[in-house]
Amino acid sequence: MRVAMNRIPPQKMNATEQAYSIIRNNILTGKLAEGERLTETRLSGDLGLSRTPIREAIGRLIMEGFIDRQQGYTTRVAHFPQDEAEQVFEIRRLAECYSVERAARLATPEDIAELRRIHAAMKADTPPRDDAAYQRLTEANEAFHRTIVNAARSPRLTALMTTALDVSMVVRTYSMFSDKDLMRSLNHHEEIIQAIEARAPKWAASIMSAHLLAGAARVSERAAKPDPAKE
Amino acid sequence: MRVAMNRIPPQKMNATEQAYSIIRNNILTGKLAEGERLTETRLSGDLGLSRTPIREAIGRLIMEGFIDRQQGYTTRVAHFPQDEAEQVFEIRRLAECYSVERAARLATPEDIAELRRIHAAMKADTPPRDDAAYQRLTEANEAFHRTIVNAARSPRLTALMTTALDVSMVVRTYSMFSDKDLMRSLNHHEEIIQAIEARAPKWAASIMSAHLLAGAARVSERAAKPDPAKE
DNA sequence: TGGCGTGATTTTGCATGCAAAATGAGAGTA
DNA sequence: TACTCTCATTTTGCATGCAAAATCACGCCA
Repeated sequence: MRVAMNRIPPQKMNATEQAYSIIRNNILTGKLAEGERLTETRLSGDLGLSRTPIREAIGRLIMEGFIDRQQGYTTRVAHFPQDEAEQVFEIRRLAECYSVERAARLATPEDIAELRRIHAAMKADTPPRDDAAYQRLTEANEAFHRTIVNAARSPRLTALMTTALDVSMVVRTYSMFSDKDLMRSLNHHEEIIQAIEARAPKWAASIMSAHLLAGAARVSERAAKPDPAKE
Repeated sequence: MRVAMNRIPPQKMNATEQAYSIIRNNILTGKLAEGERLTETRLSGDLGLSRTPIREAIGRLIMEGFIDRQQGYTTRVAHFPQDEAEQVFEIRRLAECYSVERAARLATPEDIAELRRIHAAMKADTPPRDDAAYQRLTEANEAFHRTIVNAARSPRLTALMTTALDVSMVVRTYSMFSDKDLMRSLNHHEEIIQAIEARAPKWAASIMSAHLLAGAARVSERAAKPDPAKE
């Protein structure tokens, strides 16, 4: 990393969380290149923090597989397979379907009301008129999915989804979708809520699966650059 | 936690990993009770370490959802739903099936040889003659599954399975299985290897699923005891 | 009794210091 | 040149210190 690492300090967080989120982001965006060696001292200099929070952040990222510790004192940005994003997406899809199945059984009226509230907000912004609307839509979408995961009442699942299977690893924004895509997505959300209200786990899971696969199809379509080979 | 926490120091690890693994274990076994408040100072006293490694361990356990940070300076052992184990098991099953699908496509001859080697060792110990054999069997079984996950060539998946979905959260030992169970399990392993050799992802996934569900059925059968109140 | 300030104490967050281990550069030898 | 051995430097692991924030105990007042 010769060029300065992106170190926008995300709102008010303590130093450890900042370090974690900045380093993670810089790995995800490639600003910290695969295989690049990391030292606590350099990172602490770059981020303007002491080594302690950097150490904690690195330790977590090692656990999550973003950073590798070689034999001794050598620490490097992990090397990712090309299909990393698809893999994460696929595992996430399995986990989300499982979540919504549980949510269909366990959601409280409050959970459902919350989903309806978020859904209404998204509806009001679809189709989005400006960048702010895209931004709101992206955030509301994340909130929608997060609410479902929470409704599954599984702390483990929640932890999984917010770290190892974080959306930021797959898609970051709604801005790549057409209005038609967004309408379909909205309808999916509507139907997911209905399935949860109907206490129909399989229905909910099926729609959720379709919902995610539809999004993925769109993403990989857009990403269709030269890239031959592959199934 | 009034009684002394179990602090068997697991082989040669650095202080942070020791702290992580000891605290995690004591949570899993209930020696650190749900909802119990944790302070760095007390833990560091109990484990004979300074606060630094304790802090790092706690940070990781919070990320994984074993420990909760309440609003301010209050940190507690997370509260687990009764069906926690089943949930973890179910998510793990999904992830393992996905792993073996990928493994069936991506496994190298070396991976397969390794699986055969482990399988042969397990065969030699089935049925197990003594406790040592049970111990070896348990470890070989973990190695078998770990080898498959590695063969899936997905660092993210590997990280997931070794932390959030760690087997220790579901079943810890083979000693609850009958000889007949163990034979069936061994046959599953054999067939999984065959499916991988045949490059048949779906076959591999199906057997894997059966393999895990068979084990789970046995576990929940045995677990069907009165279970009075809790401490 | 019950609720609410208020100050002492505890607890965390982070920086820093130091020792042990690992890395890397350079000299010496075949 | 290629290899290895040695030693200076770097790097990590951990303990400790200190300030800011939160918790807790206690007394006051209604």
